[in-house]
Amino acid sequence: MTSIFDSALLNPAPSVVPQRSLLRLISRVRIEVMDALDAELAPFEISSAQMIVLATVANGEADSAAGLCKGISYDPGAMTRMIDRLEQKGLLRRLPRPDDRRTTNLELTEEGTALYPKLAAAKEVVQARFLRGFSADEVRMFEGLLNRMLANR
Amino acid sequence: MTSIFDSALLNPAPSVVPQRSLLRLISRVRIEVMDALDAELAPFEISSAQMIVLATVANGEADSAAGLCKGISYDPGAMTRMIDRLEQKGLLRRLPRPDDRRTTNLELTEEGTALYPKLAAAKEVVQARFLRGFSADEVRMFEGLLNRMLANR
DNA sequence: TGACAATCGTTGCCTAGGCACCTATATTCC
DNA sequence: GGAATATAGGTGCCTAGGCAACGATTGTCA
Repeated sequence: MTSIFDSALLNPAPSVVPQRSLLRLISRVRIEVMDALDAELAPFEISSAQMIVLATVANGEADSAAGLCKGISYDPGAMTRMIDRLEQKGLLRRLPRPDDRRTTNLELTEEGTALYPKLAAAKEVVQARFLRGFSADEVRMFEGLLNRMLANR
Repeated sequence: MTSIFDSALLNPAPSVVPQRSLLRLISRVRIEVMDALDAELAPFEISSAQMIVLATVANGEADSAAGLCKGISYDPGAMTRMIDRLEQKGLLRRLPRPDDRRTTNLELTEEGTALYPKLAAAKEVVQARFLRGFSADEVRMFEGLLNRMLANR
Protein backbone atom coordinates (compact mmCIF):
# COMPACT_ATOMS: atom_id res chain seq x y z
CA MET A 1 0.00 0.00 0.00
CA THR A 2 2.59 2.38 -1.13
CA SER A 3 2.32 5.34 -3.42
CA ILE A 4 4.90 7.73 -4.63
CA PHE A 5 3.42 10.20 -2.23
CA ASP A 6 4.30 7.94 0.58
CA SER A 7 7.88 8.14 -0.41
CA ALA A 8 7.31 11.67 -1.34
CA LEU A 9 9.86 14.40 -1.42
CA LEU A 10 12.45 12.02 -2.59
CA ASN A 11 13.49 9.02 -0.74
CA PRO A 12 17.00 8.51 -1.91
CA ALA A 13 18.25 5.00 -2.11
CA PRO A 14 17.25 3.41 1.17
CA SER A 15 19.66 4.29 3.90
CA VAL A 16 22.36 5.19 1.44
CA VAL A 17 21.93 8.90 1.06
CA PRO A 18 21.26 10.58 4.38
CA GLN A 19 17.81 12.12 4.66
CA ARG A 20 18.37 15.78 4.27
CA SER A 21 14.84 16.99 4.37
CA LEU A 22 12.45 16.60 7.25
CA LEU A 23 9.63 16.30 4.80
CA ARG A 24 11.34 13.41 3.14
CA LEU A 25 12.06 11.83 6.41
CA ILE A 26 8.49 12.04 7.60
CA SER A 27 7.22 10.59 4.36
CA ARG A 28 9.72 7.81 4.52
CA VAL A 29 8.88 6.93 8.09
CA ARG A 30 5.24 6.88 7.25
CA ILE A 31 5.70 4.57 4.30
CA GLU A 32 7.73 2.16 6.35
CA VAL A 33 5.23 2.16 9.16
CA MET A 34 2.30 1.70 6.83
CA ASP A 35 3.95 -1.09 4.90
CA ALA A 36 4.65 -2.82 8.17
CA LEU A 37 1.07 -2.36 9.25
CA ASP A 38 -0.24 -3.72 5.98
CA ALA A 39 1.97 -6.75 6.41
CA GLU A 40 0.73 -7.21 9.95
CA LEU A 41 -2.89 -6.93 8.83
CA ALA A 42 -2.46 -9.21 5.83
CA PRO A 43 -3.44 -12.38 7.68
CA PHE A 44 -6.83 -10.81 8.34
CA GLU A 45 -7.23 -9.76 4.73
CA ILE A 46 -7.81 -6.23 5.89
CA SER A 47 -6.13 -3.22 4.39
CA SER A 48 -4.95 -0.24 6.40
CA ALA A 49 -7.75 1.77 4.87
CA GLN A 50 -10.35 -0.73 5.94
CA MET A 51 -8.90 -0.88 9.41
CA ILE A 52 -9.15 2.87 9.68
CA VAL A 53 -12.83 2.78 8.97
CA LEU A 54 -13.49 -0.11 11.30
CA ALA A 55 -11.51 1.52 14.07
CA THR A 56 -13.28 4.83 13.66
CA VAL A 57 -16.63 3.14 13.97
CA ALA A 58 -15.45 0.84 16.76
CA ASN A 59 -14.20 3.79 18.77
CA GLY A 60 -17.45 5.62 18.35
CA GLU A 61 -15.71 8.45 16.53
CA ALA A 62 -18.18 8.22 13.68
CA ASP A 63 -21.41 6.39 13.03
CA SER A 64 -22.21 7.49 9.48
CA ALA A 65 -20.47 7.77 6.15
CA ALA A 66 -20.41 11.53 6.42
CA GLY A 67 -18.93 11.34 9.88
CA LEU A 68 -16.24 9.02 8.63
CA CYS A 69 -15.44 11.30 5.72
CA LYS A 70 -15.06 14.30 7.96
CA GLY A 71 -13.05 12.46 10.52
CA ILE A 72 -10.49 11.00 8.21
CA SER A 73 -10.50 13.34 5.21
CA TYR A 74 -12.01 10.86 2.84
CA ASP A 75 -13.93 11.28 -0.36
CA PRO A 76 -17.67 10.56 0.01
CA GLY A 77 -17.76 8.54 -3.18
CA ALA A 78 -14.81 6.47 -2.11
CA MET A 79 -16.42 6.03 1.27
CA THR A 80 -19.61 4.64 -0.25
CA ARG A 81 -17.55 2.00 -2.00
CA MET A 82 -15.40 1.36 1.04
CA ILE A 83 -18.48 0.69 3.13
CA ASP A 84 -19.82 -1.54 0.39
CA ARG A 85 -16.69 -3.63 0.69
CA LEU A 86 -16.81 -3.87 4.44
CA GLU A 87 -20.48 -4.76 4.28
CA GLN A 88 -19.71 -7.49 1.77
CA LYS A 89 -17.11 -8.82 4.16
CA GLY A 90 -19.75 -8.92 6.83
CA LEU A 91 -17.83 -6.63 9.16
CA LEU A 92 -19.95 -3.52 8.98
CA ARG A 93 -23.67 -2.89 8.70
CA ARG A 94 -25.76 -0.01 7.36
CA LEU A 95 -28.86 0.82 9.36
CA PRO A 96 -31.56 3.28 8.40
CA ARG A 97 -31.94 6.20 10.74
CA PRO A 98 -35.59 7.09 11.21
CA ASP A 99 -35.09 10.69 12.21
CA ASP A 100 -32.95 11.52 9.17
CA ARG A 101 -33.63 9.53 6.09
CA ARG A 102 -30.65 10.93 4.27
CA THR A 103 -28.28 9.17 6.61
CA THR A 104 -27.58 5.56 7.36
CA ASN A 105 -26.06 4.63 10.66
CA LEU A 106 -23.06 2.36 10.66
CA GLU A 107 -22.21 -0.29 13.18
CA LEU A 108 -19.88 -3.23 13.40
CA THR A 109 -21.41 -6.65 12.98
CA GLU A 110 -20.69 -9.33 15.54
CA GLU A 111 -17.97 -10.53 13.23
CA GLY A 112 -16.54 -7.05 12.94
CA THR A 113 -16.65 -6.58 16.67
CA ALA A 114 -14.83 -9.85 17.15
CA LEU A 115 -12.18 -8.99 14.59
CA TYR A 116 -11.40 -5.47 15.63
CA PRO A 117 -9.32 -6.22 18.73
CA LYS A 118 -7.01 -8.31 16.60
CA LEU A 119 -6.54 -5.44 14.20
CA ALA A 120 -5.87 -3.05 17.03
CA ALA A 121 -3.32 -5.46 18.43
CA ALA A 122 -1.59 -5.59 15.07
CA LYS A 123 -1.31 -1.83 15.10
CA GLU A 124 0.18 -1.89 18.57
CA VAL A 125 2.73 -4.44 17.47
CA VAL A 126 3.84 -2.25 14.61
CA GLN A 127 3.96 0.87 16.70
CA ALA A 128 5.95 -0.84 19.41
CA ARG A 129 8.40 -2.17 16.87
CA PHE A 130 9.13 1.25 15.49
CA LEU A 131 9.40 2.81 18.90
CA ARG A 132 11.89 0.28 20.21
CA GLY A 133 14.42 2.00 22.40
CA PHE A 134 12.36 5.15 22.83
CA SER A 135 11.93 6.35 26.37
CA ALA A 136 8.56 7.64 27.48
CA ASP A 137 10.03 11.13 27.47
CA GLU A 138 11.21 10.74 23.93
CA VAL A 139 7.83 9.56 22.76
CA ARG A 140 6.23 12.54 24.47
CA MET A 141 8.72 14.90 22.90
CA PHE A 142 8.15 13.33 19.52
CA GLU A 143 4.42 13.81 19.86
CA GLY A 144 5.00 17.35 20.94
CA LEU A 145 7.06 18.17 17.88
CA LEU A 146 4.53 16.58 15.56
CA ASN A 147 1.69 18.44 17.21
CA ARG A 148 3.57 21.69 16.84
CA MET A 149 3.91 21.02 13.14
CA LEU A 150 0.18 20.49 12.94
CA ALA A 151 -0.42 23.68 14.84
CA ASN A 152 1.75 25.52 12.35
CA ARG A 153 -0.46 24.40 9.54
CA MET B 1 -3.51 14.57 -3.42
CA THR B 2 -4.84 12.86 -0.41
CA SER B 3 -5.65 9.26 0.14
CA ILE B 4 -7.06 7.53 3.12
CA PHE B 5 -3.64 6.18 3.73
CA ASP B 6 -2.42 9.64 4.18
CA SER B 7 -4.81 10.15 6.97
CA ALA B 8 -4.26 6.62 7.98
CA LEU B 9 -4.73 5.18 11.39
CA LEU B 10 -7.60 7.43 12.02
CA ASN B 11 -7.47 11.09 12.00
CA PRO B 12 -10.18 12.05 14.38
CA ALA B 13 -12.03 15.22 13.71
CA PRO B 14 -9.33 17.79 13.04
CA SER B 15 -7.93 19.13 16.26
CA VAL B 16 -10.93 17.97 18.20
CA VAL B 17 -9.86 14.60 19.47
CA PRO B 18 -6.28 14.61 20.70
CA GLN B 19 -3.98 12.43 18.66
CA ARG B 20 -3.38 9.44 20.81
CA SER B 21 -1.30 7.37 18.49
CA LEU B 22 2.08 8.32 17.13
CA LEU B 23 1.24 6.49 13.94
CA ARG B 24 -1.84 8.57 13.48
CA LEU B 25 0.05 11.69 14.24
CA ILE B 26 2.75 10.97 11.70
CA SER B 27 0.18 10.19 9.06
CA ARG B 28 -1.72 13.31 9.83
CA VAL B 29 1.36 15.50 9.70
CA ARG B 30 2.32 13.99 6.41
CA ILE B 31 -1.07 14.59 4.86
CA GLU B 32 -1.06 18.20 5.97
CA VAL B 33 2.43 18.76 4.66
CA MET B 34 1.69 17.11 1.35
CA ASP B 35 -1.55 18.94 0.86
CA ALA B 36 0.28 22.17 1.52
CA LEU B 37 2.97 21.20 -0.95
CA ASP B 38 0.44 20.32 -3.60
CA ALA B 39 -1.19 23.68 -3.10
CA GLU B 40 2.17 25.40 -3.37
CA LEU B 41 2.98 23.50 -6.56
CA ALA B 42 -0.43 24.03 -8.13
CA PRO B 43 0.55 27.23 -9.96
CA PHE B 44 3.16 25.22 -11.84
CA GLU B 45 0.69 22.47 -12.66
CA ILE B 46 3.04 19.97 -11.12
CA SER B 47 1.99 17.29 -8.68
CA SER B 48 4.06 16.23 -5.71
CA ALA B 49 4.74 12.97 -7.48
CA GLN B 50 6.03 14.73 -10.54
CA MET B 51 8.18 16.98 -8.46
CA ILE B 52 9.72 13.99 -6.76
CA VAL B 53 10.79 12.57 -10.06
CA LEU B 54 12.10 15.86 -11.35
CA ALA B 55 14.00 16.51 -8.15
CA THR B 56 15.54 13.07 -8.13
CA VAL B 57 16.80 13.57 -11.64
CA ALA B 58 17.83 17.15 -11.01
CA ASN B 59 19.87 16.12 -7.98
CA GLY B 60 21.62 13.43 -9.92
CA GLU B 61 20.21 10.78 -7.61
CA ALA B 62 18.91 8.80 -10.57
CA ASP B 63 19.28 8.99 -14.32
CA SER B 64 17.07 6.12 -15.44
CA ALA B 65 13.60 4.77 -14.79
CA ALA B 66 15.00 1.87 -12.85
CA GLY B 67 17.12 4.17 -10.75
CA LEU B 68 14.09 6.26 -9.98
CA CYS B 69 12.04 3.23 -9.02
CA LYS B 70 14.67 1.99 -6.64
CA GLY B 71 15.28 5.38 -5.15
CA ILE B 72 11.71 6.20 -4.35
CA SER B 73 9.98 2.84 -4.10
CA TYR B 74 7.92 3.22 -7.21
CA ASP B 75 6.30 0.73 -9.51
CA PRO B 76 8.08 0.34 -12.87
CA GLY B 77 4.83 0.41 -14.79
CA ALA B 78 3.72 3.53 -13.01
CA MET B 79 7.12 5.04 -13.62
CA THR B 80 6.88 4.45 -17.35
CA ARG B 81 3.66 6.39 -17.43
CA MET B 82 4.96 9.05 -15.09
CA ILE B 83 7.91 9.68 -17.38
CA ASP B 84 5.54 9.72 -20.34
CA ARG B 85 3.67 12.55 -18.69
CA LEU B 86 6.75 14.54 -17.84
CA GLU B 87 8.03 14.06 -21.36
CA GLN B 88 4.72 15.30 -22.74
CA LYS B 89 5.06 18.34 -20.55
CA GLY B 90 8.47 18.92 -22.05
CA LEU B 91 10.23 18.80 -18.70
CA LEU B 92 12.06 15.51 -19.02
CA ARG B 93 13.76 13.71 -21.87
CA ARG B 94 14.55 10.05 -22.58
CA LEU B 95 17.90 9.41 -24.18
CA PRO B 96 19.16 6.12 -25.52
CA ARG B 97 22.22 4.77 -23.80
CA PRO B 98 24.60 3.17 -26.27
CA ASP B 99 26.33 0.88 -23.80
CA ASP B 100 23.09 -0.62 -22.49
CA ARG B 101 20.20 -0.71 -24.86
CA ARG B 102 17.78 -1.83 -22.19
CA THR B 103 18.08 1.47 -20.45
CA THR B 104 17.17 4.99 -21.39
CA ASN B 105 18.89 7.83 -19.68
CA LEU B 106 16.78 10.60 -18.28
CA GLU B 107 17.61 14.25 -18.15
CA LEU B 108 15.78 17.46 -17.59
CA THR B 109 15.05 19.56 -20.62
CA GLU B 110 15.97 23.23 -20.62
CA GLU B 111 12.42 23.93 -19.58
CA GLY B 112 12.64 21.39 -16.79
CA THR B 113 15.94 22.81 -15.64
CA ALA B 114 14.43 26.26 -15.56
CA LEU B 115 11.38 25.13 -13.66
CA TYR B 116 13.01 23.00 -11.02
CA PRO B 117 14.38 25.77 -8.78
CA LYS B 118 10.88 27.15 -8.47
CA LEU B 119 9.61 23.78 -7.37
CA ALA B 120 12.41 23.42 -4.88
CA ALA B 121 11.62 26.84 -3.53
CA ALA B 122 7.99 25.85 -3.10
CA LYS B 123 9.09 22.88 -1.06
CA GLU B 124 11.25 25.08 1.13
CA VAL B 125 8.37 27.42 1.72
CA VAL B 126 6.18 24.59 2.89
CA GLN B 127 8.86 23.10 5.07
CA ALA B 128 9.65 26.42 6.67
CA ARG B 129 6.00 27.03 7.34
CA PHE B 130 5.58 23.78 9.22
CA LEU B 131 8.80 24.26 11.15
CA ARG B 132 7.95 27.73 12.35
CA GLY B 133 9.14 28.20 15.88
CA PHE B 134 11.44 25.19 15.83
CA SER B 135 14.95 25.79 17.03
CA ALA B 136 17.83 24.22 15.18
CA ASP B 137 18.26 21.83 18.06
CA GLU B 138 14.66 20.81 17.89
CA VAL B 139 14.87 20.13 14.19
CA ARG B 140 17.95 18.03 14.79
CA MET B 141 16.25 16.13 17.55
CA PHE B 142 13.22 15.59 15.38
CA GLU B 143 15.38 14.19 12.63
CA GLY B 144 17.12 11.99 15.13
CA LEU B 145 13.88 10.50 16.38
CA LEU B 146 12.63 9.87 12.86
CA ASN B 147 15.90 8.26 11.87
CA ARG B 148 15.74 6.02 14.90
CA MET B 149 12.30 4.89 13.82
CA LEU B 150 13.70 4.04 10.43
CA ALA B 151 16.55 2.16 12.02
CA ASN B 152 14.04 0.13 14.02
CA ARG B 153 12.37 -0.99 10.85
C1' DT C 1 -45.42 28.52 4.42
C1' DG C 2 -42.39 28.33 0.75
C1' DA C 3 -38.17 29.25 -1.66
C1' DC C 4 -33.41 28.55 -1.14
C1' DA C 5 -29.43 26.43 0.77
C1' DA C 6 -27.07 22.67 2.98
C1' DT C 7 -26.35 17.82 3.84
C1' DC C 8 -26.26 12.78 2.85
C1' DG C 9 -25.31 9.15 0.14
C1' DT C 10 -24.64 7.50 -4.50
C1' DT C 11 -22.97 7.09 -9.28
C1' DG C 12 -20.10 7.81 -13.46
C1' DC C 13 -15.94 9.30 -15.16
C1' DC C 14 -11.02 10.20 -14.77
C1' DT C 15 -6.54 9.50 -12.98
C1' DA C 16 -2.92 6.82 -11.15
C1' DG C 17 -0.52 3.21 -8.74
C1' DG C 18 0.12 -2.17 -8.04
C1' DC C 19 0.66 -6.46 -10.10
C1' DA C 20 1.46 -9.92 -13.58
C1' DC C 21 3.39 -10.67 -17.68
C1' DC C 22 6.17 -9.70 -21.78
C1' DT C 23 10.23 -8.61 -24.90
C1' DA C 24 14.78 -7.08 -25.38
C1' DT C 25 19.13 -6.88 -23.63
C1' DA C 26 23.00 -7.88 -20.26
C1' DT C 27 25.23 -10.60 -17.00
C1' DT C 28 26.62 -14.87 -14.79
C1' DC C 29 28.51 -19.01 -14.67
C1' DC C 30 29.33 -23.62 -16.27
C1' DG D 1 30.52 -20.06 -26.25
C1' DG D 2 26.04 -20.88 -24.57
C1' DA D 3 22.29 -21.75 -21.33
C1' DA D 4 20.32 -19.85 -17.40
C1' DT D 5 19.40 -15.83 -14.88
C1' DA D 6 18.85 -10.98 -14.03
C1' DT D 7 17.66 -6.43 -15.38
C1' DA D 8 15.25 -2.56 -17.98
C1' DG D 9 11.40 -0.82 -19.64
C1' DG D 10 6.74 -1.35 -21.30
C1' DT D 11 1.62 -3.00 -21.55
C1' DG D 12 -2.86 -4.67 -19.96
C1' DC D 13 -5.77 -5.33 -16.30
C1' DC D 14 -7.41 -4.36 -11.68
C1' DT D 15 -8.20 -1.56 -7.80
C1' DA D 16 -9.16 2.61 -5.55
C1' DG D 17 -9.37 7.49 -4.61
C1' DG D 18 -10.75 12.46 -6.41
C1' DC D 19 -14.15 15.10 -8.52
C1' DA D 20 -18.47 16.55 -10.46
C1' DA D 21 -23.12 15.86 -10.74
C1' DC D 22 -27.45 14.05 -9.04
C1' DG D 23 -31.81 12.90 -6.26
C1' DA D 24 -33.59 12.76 -1.82
C1' DT D 25 -34.02 14.83 2.40
C1' DT D 26 -33.50 18.31 5.90
C1' DG D 27 -32.52 22.92 7.63
C1' DT D 28 -32.79 28.02 7.23
C1' DC D 29 -35.01 32.05 7.02
C1' DA D 30 -37.60 35.65 4.77
